[in-house]
Amino acid sequence: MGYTIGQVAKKLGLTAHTLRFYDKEGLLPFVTKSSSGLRIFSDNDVDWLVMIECLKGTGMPLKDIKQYIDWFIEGDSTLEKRLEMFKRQKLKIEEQMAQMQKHLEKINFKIKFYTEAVKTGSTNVYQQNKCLAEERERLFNANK
Amino acid sequence: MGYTIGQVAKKLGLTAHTLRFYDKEGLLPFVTKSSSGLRIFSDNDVDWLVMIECLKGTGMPLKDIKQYIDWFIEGDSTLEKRLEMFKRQKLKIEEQMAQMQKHLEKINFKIKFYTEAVKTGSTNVYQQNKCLAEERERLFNANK
DNA sequence: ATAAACTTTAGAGCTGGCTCTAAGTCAATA
DNA sequence: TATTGACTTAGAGCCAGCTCTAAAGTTTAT
Repeated sequence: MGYTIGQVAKKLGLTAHTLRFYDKEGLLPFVTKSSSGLRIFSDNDVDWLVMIECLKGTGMPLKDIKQYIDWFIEGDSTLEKRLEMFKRQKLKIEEQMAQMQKHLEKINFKIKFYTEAVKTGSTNVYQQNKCLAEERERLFNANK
Repeated sequence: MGYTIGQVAKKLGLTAHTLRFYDKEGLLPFVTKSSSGLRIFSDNDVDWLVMIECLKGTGMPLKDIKQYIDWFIEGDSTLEKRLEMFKRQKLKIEEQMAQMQKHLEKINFKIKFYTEAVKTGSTNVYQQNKCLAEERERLFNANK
């Protein structure tokens, strides 16, 4: 009915050091302590950590995550702010995914290129950067 | 027929400081210098930078990018290594995109939750972490 | 009851990736 | 030709996010 810092760390793939660091930074305001001073993580605390990992994983800095937690603590008067935060983050994720797709296309081009090169044992320098040159031209001839 | 560091920086959305830093780190081995010591970026150098930005954007550390460049310089004996590197990176990107999709689902849940909350002016604490609790249970009851 | 394994704190140290400063050189315009 | 703005270097500084240490206290297993 409560987990130790080590148990939680292991399950979430973090270290106990990191969890203490998060606590110190104010990211775990609901974690309680036993009479002898040991942290006790509740299911709710773990849920918060899952959310923190989610936001962190989408590139949100810890201080912005803390802002969200502070708004949460502040109560219902910050509902709009929290909603806006999540909407902004959604847009950011969608941009990231679109960007990632473009990156993937370049990587796929390189895989095709090197697969051919490995087959023949040498590179065709004129094909090499075809996919990159296009982007370079886009950058440099956009508004000449 | 050659760009200054400032021109390239502006086009790629980097600073000249950053480009010099990359040069110092060995990421721009093909950039030449004028007789008076000024860097001259060729189209090919810009292509390299586009590739560097691509790899950086998919989470590859600069030292791994440098490794790729070093293999390139080493020549055709490293073709397989380069191919493997790109294949690994492709897998990494695909994992990241899958992860991002999961993150997005959690964010969407929160947007739904907070949209409702803003409408009614208060939160329904029992719905709040539904999507997180599922993950927590997955983590903690996986192999009990 | 004692050893092993875990936890606590404060605070120092580390890594990656910039970011900036100082002091000076180069290039283009009036 | 003088000023302005962009460029050069070496090296220091900065920030986020950990990561680790030391010395001490707690819990668990035998």
